[in-house]
Amino acid sequence: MSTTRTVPVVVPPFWELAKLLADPTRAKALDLLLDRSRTPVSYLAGYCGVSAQTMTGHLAVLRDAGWVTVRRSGRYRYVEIEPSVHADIAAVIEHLGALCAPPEASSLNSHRELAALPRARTCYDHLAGRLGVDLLRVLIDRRGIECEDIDPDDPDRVTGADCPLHLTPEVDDVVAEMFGSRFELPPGRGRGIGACMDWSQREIHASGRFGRSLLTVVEGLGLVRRRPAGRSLEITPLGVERFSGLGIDCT
Amino acid sequence: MSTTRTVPVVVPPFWELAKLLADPTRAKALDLLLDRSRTPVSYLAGYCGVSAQTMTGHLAVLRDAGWVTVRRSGRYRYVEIEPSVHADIAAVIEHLGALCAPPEASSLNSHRELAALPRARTCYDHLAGRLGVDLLRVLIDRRGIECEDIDPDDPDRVTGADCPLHLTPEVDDVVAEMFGSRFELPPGRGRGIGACMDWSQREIHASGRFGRSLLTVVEGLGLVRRRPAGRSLEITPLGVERFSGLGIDCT
DNA sequence: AGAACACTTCGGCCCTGACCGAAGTGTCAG
DNA sequence: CTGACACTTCGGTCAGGGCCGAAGTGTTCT
Repeated sequence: MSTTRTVPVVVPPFWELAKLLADPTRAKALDLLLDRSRTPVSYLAGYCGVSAQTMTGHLAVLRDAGWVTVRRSGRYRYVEIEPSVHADIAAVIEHLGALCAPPEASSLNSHRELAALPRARTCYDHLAGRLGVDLLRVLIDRRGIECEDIDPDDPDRVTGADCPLHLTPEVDDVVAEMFGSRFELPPGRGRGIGACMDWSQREIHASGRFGRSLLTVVEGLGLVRRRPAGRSLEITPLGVERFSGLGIDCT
Repeated sequence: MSTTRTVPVVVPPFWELAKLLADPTRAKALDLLLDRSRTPVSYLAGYCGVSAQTMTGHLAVLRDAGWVTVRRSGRYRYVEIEPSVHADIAAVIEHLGALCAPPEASSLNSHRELAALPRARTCYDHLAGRLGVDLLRVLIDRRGIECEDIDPDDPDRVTGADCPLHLTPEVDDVVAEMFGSRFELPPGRGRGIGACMDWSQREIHASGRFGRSLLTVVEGLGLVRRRPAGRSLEITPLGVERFSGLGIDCT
């Protein structure tokens, strides 16, 4: 029998880490933690629908893996994602989410079958969902961002790192005019903008330093509000009005 | 007891997909399949060290998930990754691999503790590993590629989509001169180059259309050879000589 | 001090799923 | 036709691990 021949495989044991994400309780907890810091154990347990003991067990597993840290403060223990792995975990979950959405759910029929999903959501630190996609379109129309037209089937997307968005010199003014407030992209290294594909839309929206700033702006102006749990965003009446003025339908 | 309070969570059930990656056998099989197409079931079974029945079971699971297709040809069944999910699966595995490498394994000490790893490897369709990183450095030195200096701790990296690499107009000539052969980047949409961070180095290398072409070139010139199994690449004696001429030490 | 609270540890239940042996189907070579 | 081969289906075993109840530790409030 050659069936039991074992070939030495030089592969990192990534399945060990996939196991951490393969349980609904841990998965939901991590998804929440990526958004919020300093979450008490009991809140996580309630959010995930399990008892405190069970959550304690899961957190021990995540702590052993170095994914979360637990700080105690009084009689509470606050759980936080380890910052050094935040980005990779978020990337893994986003790509898995993209795999959850049926591949045909692009543009045409996405509105129908994803109608139940929140119109606006965060992608951990920037704006996503339908609102994120629509805002990017407006920014491109107004020449604050340039987008190299990417064929959705272009195999260049393989690594997810090939980014078609560029900030124009006018971007600060464009954003300021859109929202009637001052805007200045905070300084930092790198290109300042990235293209992020989220699972609910399968269309890109702006991430990176610019994406974060944009979320800060619309949140600061009271156009959207973070909901207490999960990643969905509430668009305020003021937000509906303002976005409508930009040609974005929020109904 | 409020511990059993269940909050409706609007999250895609990505843990179901994580389960597919959470088993060593399926994980190794997928890792192999991302590189190779048309792999017979028995080869996969041998590669993963399990019986044919067991592999059949795993493939049924992957087929139900829409991740692989099985075509029969004579008495063989050839397994292939579903092209529409190839990119996302590869991205997930690469990020999980990055999480496997200890976070401190950047630049300074990576050589020591990762010495056992192959010096060159593929990242499914382009060159990675130490050789991929070194070649990128040479390309930047010779002004074929421009790199915006990114702070490794820059939180802009969050989505993995913020890409600091640009092709210069001279890139074709630079590559041609490096390898003493004609080179022309095949046409296509998009930027043509991406930055890919692989688990073994935690430094970026070139992916995208350019990354694929580069692998084709060095493979075509006989500088590297794909090994029969896994993703490691063998650097040929000719390759050692040529890369050495570029200032890349392959010992 | 006593009670309420947040959390952890321990122990036991039970289900999921990975695995293989045995047996069956389809294919090819002689 | 017969045997070798590639693969699948079925059935049974068994380990891993997710879950909670009970009990214990430390903290805060009254």
